Amino acid sequence: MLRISKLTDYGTLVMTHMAVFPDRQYSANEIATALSLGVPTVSKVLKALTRHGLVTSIRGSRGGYALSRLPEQITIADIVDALEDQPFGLTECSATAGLCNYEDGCLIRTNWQRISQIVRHALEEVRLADMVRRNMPNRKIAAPLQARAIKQPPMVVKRPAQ
Amino acid sequence: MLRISKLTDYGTLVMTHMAVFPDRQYSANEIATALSLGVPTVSKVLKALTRHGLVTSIRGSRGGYALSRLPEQITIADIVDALEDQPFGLTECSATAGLCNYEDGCLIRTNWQRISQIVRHALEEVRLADMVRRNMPNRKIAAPLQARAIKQPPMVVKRPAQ
DNA sequence: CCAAATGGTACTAAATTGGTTCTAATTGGC
DNA sequence: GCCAATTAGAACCAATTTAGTACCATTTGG
Repeated sequence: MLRISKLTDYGTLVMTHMAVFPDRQYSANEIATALSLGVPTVSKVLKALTRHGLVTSIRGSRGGYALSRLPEQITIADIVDALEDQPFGLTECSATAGLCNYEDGCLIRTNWQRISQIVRHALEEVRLADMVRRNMPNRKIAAPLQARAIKQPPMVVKRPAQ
Repeated sequence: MLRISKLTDYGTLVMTHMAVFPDRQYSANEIATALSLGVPTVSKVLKALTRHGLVTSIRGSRGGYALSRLPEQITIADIVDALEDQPFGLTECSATAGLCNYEDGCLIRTNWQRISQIVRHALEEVRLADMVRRNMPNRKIAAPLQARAIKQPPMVVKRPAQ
């Protein structure tokens, strides 16, 4: 349906939240609380982001996550790549070769690849730094960074001291 | 997963096939045969395309479908709109308003809307006419216009006289 | 009036996704 | 050295979405 998955959506939320204070370290719990999302879900997202090198994890007690790079150096495309498992491409055949009998000389495939390319560039051009450039006052520490709090069960609010 | 649905994919195939001879009238059966797709599936697609005014149907015996407009005047965005039911937008919240508590002043939403906009423009810029501009000889009538014949059960080949 | 088409609805099965759970591994602090 | 906090990873279940099919109604040319 030409949508990113919810997990990817959460990924942009999480990353954006972290980008407000790029040097800080956040625990999964803290982020989940701030964004009104479930802790396991946020954990899952963070694990994937870690595996793809977008965030760095610190294990053990007092552990957490921190951005691996500056917000200027992380794009939406990076996040999408980390959280969508399938290779990028708007159609199956434009993402993966060898699916189709007529592939050679298939104009449609070529065109979809072109379109996918444009889309990809759009995603590559938006950096995390752009996402936090605020137009409204937002000074509170760990303020819910404009999260979408949808269909999530109310959470145990146990705000960690920070 | 940032893909168009298969139905939409089929839609581009069907429309592209029809665009080779924009004045002709095609039956669902004929198109399905030419593209190695199931007849019911192609029918479903054609019905949706009809409902959205992209093709015109002729009912009754000797009926069929024909493009409503010239291939130069039909874009991929048109086809996507006809076959994806949800409103356009890469995230739920960027497509539909009122989902989120923090909506006002949500930078992330704004940014996703911007990204969606870029994607949409990309789809609007590719016209059906671009899809058939061939770079290889393709002169046979009703030649399978570079279809993807994937995971479809073999069909009863009953080529209609045309 | 019959055959060949499209129109519409509804259903079923399969694939995907979302979210949770459980267990293991790591590490700081008492 | 042990306990608590925290991440790692796999597996699992439920819900949603999608794909494809089936069925019946309607239209129309011969």
